[in-house]
Amino acid sequence: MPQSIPLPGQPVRGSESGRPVMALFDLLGRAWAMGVVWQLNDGRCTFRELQNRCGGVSPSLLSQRLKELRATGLVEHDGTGYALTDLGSELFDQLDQMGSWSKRWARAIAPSE
Amino acid sequence: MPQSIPLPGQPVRGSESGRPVMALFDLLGRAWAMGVVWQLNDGRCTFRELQNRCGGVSPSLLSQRLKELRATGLVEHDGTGYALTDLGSELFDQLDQMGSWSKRWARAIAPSE
DNA sequence: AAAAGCGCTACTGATACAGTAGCGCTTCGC
DNA sequence: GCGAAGCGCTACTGTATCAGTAGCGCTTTT
Repeated sequence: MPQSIPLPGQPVRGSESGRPVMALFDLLGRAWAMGVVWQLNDGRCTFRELQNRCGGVSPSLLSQRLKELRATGLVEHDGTGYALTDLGSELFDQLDQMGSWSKRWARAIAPSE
Repeated sequence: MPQSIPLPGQPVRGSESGRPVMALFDLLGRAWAMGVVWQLNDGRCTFRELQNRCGGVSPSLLSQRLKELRATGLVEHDGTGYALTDLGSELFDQLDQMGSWSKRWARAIAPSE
């Protein structure tokens, strides 16, 4: 049985509430989900190019993640390749802020250990 | 072999770069990692209380996540329980913004399908 | 002393992921 | 036309992660 796709409004992995934030945490709390959105912000690209951008992630996993991201309206696919939707770009903006913060985080915990 | 802890500055699951954002994506891209931070923002609590807040997540998983979140300076533990550190609260602020956005996301994809 | 609560660990089975091979299809050059 | 190359993927095998339950050693409460 394949992994279910976490949609807001219905129970997700570990939470029965169906609250959007929990669905989002379930969707993004999977291997390479955030990484794919991050890499796609560099522009539309093919499946294999995206695979390269993601450091050679396995095609079976990438295919599964893309299926989920398409089903949740974050990624689209046309004749020339995969790209973020407007909604996906909004999510990238959120991830981008986390990316900026992650540098502070790295500085905070790196020097002492 | 136990799961390794993703620290910024060293290779992480699926990425050799060691870039902080990739370490963060690896850390948060695991079951219940974001959920634990989210729930801990409601205030310091015991292991078992946290387990309840997280819908009865298994203690072995919760223990592993807490170990990672403590090693990365996001969560602390004293005599009375677990809580977010200042750094963890900063991360929560990021997640909170994603939580707000997730409502927009839910509205965007729910009505039509 | 008994009971209750604490932070966990140990164990088993199910699920997700990594890694490789290669399918069916279209496009390109010759 | 026809091989070669590239496309999006699927199928398969092994490994790692997660879910679920039981219960340990300890401290606090009654």
